[in-house]
Amino acid sequence: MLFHFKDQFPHLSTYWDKYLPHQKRLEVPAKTILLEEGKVSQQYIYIEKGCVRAFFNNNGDDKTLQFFFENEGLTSLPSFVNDTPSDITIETLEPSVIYLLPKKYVSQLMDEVSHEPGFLKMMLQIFARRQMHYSSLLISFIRDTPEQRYQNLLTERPHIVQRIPQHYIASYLGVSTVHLSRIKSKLAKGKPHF
Amino acid sequence: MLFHFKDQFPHLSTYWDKYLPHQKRLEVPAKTILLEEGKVSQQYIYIEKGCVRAFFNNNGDDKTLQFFFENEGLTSLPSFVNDTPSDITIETLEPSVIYLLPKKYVSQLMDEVSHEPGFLKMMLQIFARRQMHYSSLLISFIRDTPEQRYQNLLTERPHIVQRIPQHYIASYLGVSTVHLSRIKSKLAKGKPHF
DNA sequence: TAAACTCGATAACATATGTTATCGTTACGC
DNA sequence: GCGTAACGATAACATATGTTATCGAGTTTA
Repeated sequence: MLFHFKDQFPHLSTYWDKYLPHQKRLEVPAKTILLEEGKVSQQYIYIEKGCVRAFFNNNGDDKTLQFFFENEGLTSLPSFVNDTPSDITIETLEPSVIYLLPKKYVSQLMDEVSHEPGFLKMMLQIFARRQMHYSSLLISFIRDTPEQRYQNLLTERPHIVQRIPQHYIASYLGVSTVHLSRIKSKLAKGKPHF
Repeated sequence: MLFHFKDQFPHLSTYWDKYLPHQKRLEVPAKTILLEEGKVSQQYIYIEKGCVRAFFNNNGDDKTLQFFFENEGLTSLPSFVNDTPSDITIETLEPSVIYLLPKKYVSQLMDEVSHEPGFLKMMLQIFARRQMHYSSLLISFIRDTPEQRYQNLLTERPHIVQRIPQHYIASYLGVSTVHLSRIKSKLAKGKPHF
């Protein structure tokens, strides 16, 4: 959060600089849990290297909601803001380098910076974008078949398909691994690439 | 928007009062289009009596996103804010009494009221709530079967099931009318009510 | 290197859901 | 009142998707 804002709103950078030293740097292997479903989010997560996924567990099988990569920040917003148990788990998919900023510093920073004229407009932008993201995802779920969603992923976010193991992709698309395999082989037949 | 805010933030009511006279009152029959897909949203819609639905068209069949009832306000936010063509259609489902407030007054009101200390916090609340709504809808689509979603609707928003014709409910749940009928008869078998 | 594990493909079968068509009921315009 | 359209139930069939099991190729670990 704080971190990409720094690029977008350089005039507020003195605030960011003041708090960056409070971050904790971590090098972790793949499959490390950064936030566990049911616990309260205590820090904001920033990814320097590697990637993570956010998912929730439903009767033993994972449902992946989102992937995050280098230079992205995340947390469970409702848990972080309201001190409620998180409904999602966040785990690394590759060996990663991440930074954690404890919640109390985030709050302090928010309080300080909220007096800045640009800040609230910025927050609105963030929220509007986030809403767009969720609503377009929702619309895609309602409107498109899994095959279309997979093709969208291929054209619009190919780095995900290249980098993420396929069964996580299936979980993200909302289909079984078997069915994603079928989709792929069907597409391969229709469009030979030689 | 403006209208429920008036209840929640009475200290800002002088602002609302100033702009309410600019609304246009309309009595319309059922199936009246209030905003058409592809056109730019020009006014904010408030429902005094009746109900409407927001939907988009996909190859001839409707996909309903949301229902709105008395004392609720709506518009296509992206279209309204960015002057872009709306991706949804808004139409009445019953004979309705609605109020329209042209966009220019909404903008003026926003500008005036944005200096109020409470305003931006209020906007953040609104957006956070909206995001929760979208994300929980999305999670429900990912996690639950149509049957579970229908039961959720029955328990959490029974007024919708009672009031809205069933084929719109099917469109809202993302299933065919036939399948919703099957779901209902299956539930009726499991739980006889005599 | 052997064993264990991860990942992905595929087949066979089961279930969920869509499509089309038909029918009966109700509501509504004329 | 009559004709028509809207609404919903149901059947028959087609397609999409899930489940389970098996196989094989890499990778990691001891």
